Amino acid sequence: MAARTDLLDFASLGVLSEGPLHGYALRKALAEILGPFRALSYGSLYPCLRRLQAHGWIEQLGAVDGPTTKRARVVYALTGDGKDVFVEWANQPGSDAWDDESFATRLAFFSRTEASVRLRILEGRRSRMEERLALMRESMKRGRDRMDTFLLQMQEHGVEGAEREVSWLNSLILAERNVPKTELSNPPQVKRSRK
Amino acid sequence: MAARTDLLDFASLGVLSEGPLHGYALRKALAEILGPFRALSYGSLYPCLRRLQAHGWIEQLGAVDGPTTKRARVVYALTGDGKDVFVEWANQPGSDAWDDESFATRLAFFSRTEASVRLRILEGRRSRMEERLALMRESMKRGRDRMDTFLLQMQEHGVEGAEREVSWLNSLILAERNVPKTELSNPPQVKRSRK
DNA sequence: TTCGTCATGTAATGGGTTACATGATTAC
DNA sequence: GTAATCATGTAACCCATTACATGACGAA
Repeated sequence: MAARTDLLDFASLGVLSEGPLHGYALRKALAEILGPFRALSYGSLYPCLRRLQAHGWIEQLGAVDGPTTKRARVVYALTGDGKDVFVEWANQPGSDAWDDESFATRLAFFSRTEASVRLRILEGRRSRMEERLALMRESMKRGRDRMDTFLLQMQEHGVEGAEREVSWLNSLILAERNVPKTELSNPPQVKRSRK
Repeated sequence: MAARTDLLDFASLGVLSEGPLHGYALRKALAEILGPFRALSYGSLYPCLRRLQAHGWIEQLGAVDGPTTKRARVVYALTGDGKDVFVEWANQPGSDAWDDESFATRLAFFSRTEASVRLRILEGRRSRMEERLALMRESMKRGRDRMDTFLLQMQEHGVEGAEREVSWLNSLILAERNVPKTELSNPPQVKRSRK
């Protein structure tokens, strides 16, 4: 699966797993993780929160900011179920994990992913990029004569970008293989052993 | 402006300005230009064609492939209006021109854009990327301690990608300045018989 | 004969953005 | 006092993908 919605859901769970937040703050935190530009709108955020609550993955904490504020400032916190769901997702190397958006989201929470799964995802992503590279190169070869300078330049730039990602992935994979002892590289809490 | 739809419309006009095509072939041509992966679906393509026709920018040519095919193979060609609209779009350096998708589409038809406009778009895009770069760097500085290795790595990769685009743009701008005489770098060299 | 590609289209569905509606708090 | 930011939510709209329906043609 890994539809847009799921990604947003899991990213939200991931952020909330570091501590309770209210919607507005969650949005900022997500924006910081996924990149300062490309913020998501409240039109997706609040429905997402409702969805997560309906699943029983988060719960309202009430106004923790004191009684001074009349306007509700609804703070949400992960439930036990929510935590489980997030951990399960973070450690499940589904084939959708190498999709552009999916991969970025997973990477953002990689410190909560087991080392073996991290490696598999990194390698899967590398294959994906290599396939894409092959397609791009073939397409360029086929249409070289038909294309003008700018189109060619654009496509070359694209190829270089993909190559750059592959070598970046290589360095990450290398680093991952050199530290295979730690299950979780950054064990903030969570000392599960689970396989 | 420059919604998704408009971009698709103009890209289609651009492709059709090189000669009449039927829907299926147009889709392939678009895919080749915008990248071999990320094809658009028929669910957007055919409505787009209907839209363009409603505007009077394209017209049906009937089955030019001979009477052998029973199944209609609807060939579309640019009208005079369509040509005008495309040229106008290609030479209009609106502020939306530096958006990610918009910029890519414009670049794909840069040979039909006047040199002065090309330069302005290139420089506008560079500013955009520099702003973005500044935001990313600031965000990284702000959250450095809070972020784990992977998040940091991801954001550094993002920054490097943006830097790469800036230097790529610099080289394009430089090239553009060195050949300021030609209005159109690639004048309608088009080998087609057009109509 | 069956599979892959060519070829055109429609309807349902999903889901994100935009605009709207409301109001508190802080800084100048 | 007023502008900016904080803060929550809903509803309409846009539009792209997906699935479906149909059918020809060439090759294995």
